[in-house]
Amino acid sequence: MPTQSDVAARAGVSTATVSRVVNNTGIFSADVRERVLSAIQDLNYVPDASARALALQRSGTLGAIIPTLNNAIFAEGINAFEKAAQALGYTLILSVSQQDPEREHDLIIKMIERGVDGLLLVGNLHKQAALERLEQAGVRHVCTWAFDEQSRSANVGFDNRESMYGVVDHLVDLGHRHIAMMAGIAQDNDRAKDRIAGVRERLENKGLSLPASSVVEVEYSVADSRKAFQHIIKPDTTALICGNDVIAYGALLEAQSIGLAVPEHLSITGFDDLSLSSQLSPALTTVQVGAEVMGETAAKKLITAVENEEPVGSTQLHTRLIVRETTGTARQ
Amino acid sequence: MPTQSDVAARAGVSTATVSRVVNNTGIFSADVRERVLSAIQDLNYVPDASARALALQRSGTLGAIIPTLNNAIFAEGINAFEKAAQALGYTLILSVSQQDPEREHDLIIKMIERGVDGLLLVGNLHKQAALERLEQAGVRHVCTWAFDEQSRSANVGFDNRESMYGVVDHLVDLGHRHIAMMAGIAQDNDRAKDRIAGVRERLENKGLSLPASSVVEVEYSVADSRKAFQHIIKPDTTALICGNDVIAYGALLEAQSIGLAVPEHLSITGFDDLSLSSQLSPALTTVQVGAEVMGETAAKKLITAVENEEPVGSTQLHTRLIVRETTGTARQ
DNA sequence: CTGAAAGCGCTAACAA
DNA sequence: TTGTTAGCGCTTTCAG
Repeated sequence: MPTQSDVAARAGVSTATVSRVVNNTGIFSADVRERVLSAIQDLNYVPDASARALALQRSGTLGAIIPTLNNAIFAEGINAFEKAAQALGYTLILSVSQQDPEREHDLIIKMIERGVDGLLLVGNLHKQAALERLEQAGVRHVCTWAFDEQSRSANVGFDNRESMYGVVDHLVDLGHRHIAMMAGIAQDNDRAKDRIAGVRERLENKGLSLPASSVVEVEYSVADSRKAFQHIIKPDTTALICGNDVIAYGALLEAQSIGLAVPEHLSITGFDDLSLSSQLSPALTTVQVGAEVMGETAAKKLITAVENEEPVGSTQLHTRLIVRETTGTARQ
Repeated sequence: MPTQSDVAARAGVSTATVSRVVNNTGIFSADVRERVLSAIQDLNYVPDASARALALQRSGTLGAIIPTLNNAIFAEGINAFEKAAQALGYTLILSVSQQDPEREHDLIIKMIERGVDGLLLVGNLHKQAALERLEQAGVRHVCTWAFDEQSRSANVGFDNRESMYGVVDHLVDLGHRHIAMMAGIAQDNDRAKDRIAGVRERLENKGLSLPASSVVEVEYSVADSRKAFQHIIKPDTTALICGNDVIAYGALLEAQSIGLAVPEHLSITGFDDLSLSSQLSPALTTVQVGAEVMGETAAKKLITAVENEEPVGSTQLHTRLIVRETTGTARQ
């Protein structure tokens, strides 16, 4: 691998000059510029990012630690995050925590080692120790998929509790009084917890309730959702709120397979608005979250903050209830 | 940020010694070891990966460049790739090419800049110039999702042509003679091309054919697939082969919505075996590809090759036809 | 078993 | 406008 000094020798200039034309910084004559550029071409010179990072104390990378990639909505968010980062000249370093807080902690340390300029995290539930390390290392981070005024971290996301108000309102307006919920696994997952809390809170505000016996937590899997379905639906249940679209697919498919009419007998709602949701029949009533905007916003804010040497701020995003065909008036 | 010499000062040793205990290399007394370790703890010392990479000429990272993350099967493969890399102490650098060969070329150069120890690419269609740069830089790479004996790159994947033989055989055995295909967009995509070629080749071997008028290329989208469906199904078509599961979902949903019985009137097959496919009704007949094994194998092979300073070899994986409910005997 | 010192490839003053 | 030089933080001979 040719280095900067190989280029310098070939172009008959100093390494400092090579650096200047490569980074288009400072002033140099057109002649020198040409010679350096053609030397670079001739040698297939590629600058060494490690050496550059060491000298600059900036890596030009953004990190992201997510629970899993096997969840379309995270994949979509990261896709947008990477796209925005790439457009601004940054490279993505991605790690998967497998929903494990300890592992996440270790990965955060690794990100500090790697010298990422900014870090995307999911949710607001993180080990305090890890957050302190980030602060100590001066690595900016944003927590996505959540929005909490109280959070000590910058948030780029929506309030998961509030995002459920709209679905509860919608259902109650349709006359539903016996509502059950199939939520995501809430352990170590503030988004799932908040969605349950939001449903419960809103129902109670309306004089209704969500007893523990009316909520099950299920894996992000259509098969698991189908299995759980029978246990949660009681004779008087007229509506089922699902913590995400995949769980809703399972509920819908299972309802159909046991001959339970949707929405005539049972209304079902999802969360995420995956692209398939509008195509099913009946089409799924769900909550749109804007994963793409979230990922893009997170990247841009992180980069702006780094380059201007200012702290990252939060931005609240909002979800939107998309009423389609899986919800209807409650049967009597 | 504390550096190695801060730790050295605090522990009353040289930086060389700190390096030795951090990397657990060479020999040192238990006493020194203790002192260094507690100095590291006290200071929250984190080694600098850039400096380390510069000195070692090894980064401890693996790169991956994929067409998109908005495709469940790539997301699954990368998830496995990252998991295996993480388990072996490597960090993932991920970039998305958006199916653009030029962009992929630039991203490959960026990966060289980053000093990745190994690189995962998708398919066998890459700019020659980029491949040469990889070679010149001594960066090992594997091409996944494809297997071609002729390829000059190491392959970890399956033969897309051959993988279609099984579905053609299955359909022909069921009596189908008029078969159409909804393929993925073939431009700059050897996997999509090869799947079309495989279907055509096998049909011709059996005295049948796949005229150009019987194949459409559609985006990876249920909505687009639904739109294309009507144009490709002719009155005598009894079976439809889809280039991936998402396209098949669109075909299935559209068939159902226009009252076309599956598989009685039309048989449909997919490709990928996404987890939803077994849950639909009728459940989708499809081709299982083992994305997880592929990602894991790619990471392990790359790392083994790097650490043993040997070239990476290819490994051929095999797909498996999963017969479910969307295929049946051809109507007369 | 441990320390001193050179060097990985690049950038940033400071001179010229 | 350009070159010289001193690091950035780490590893690795080579001495001791």
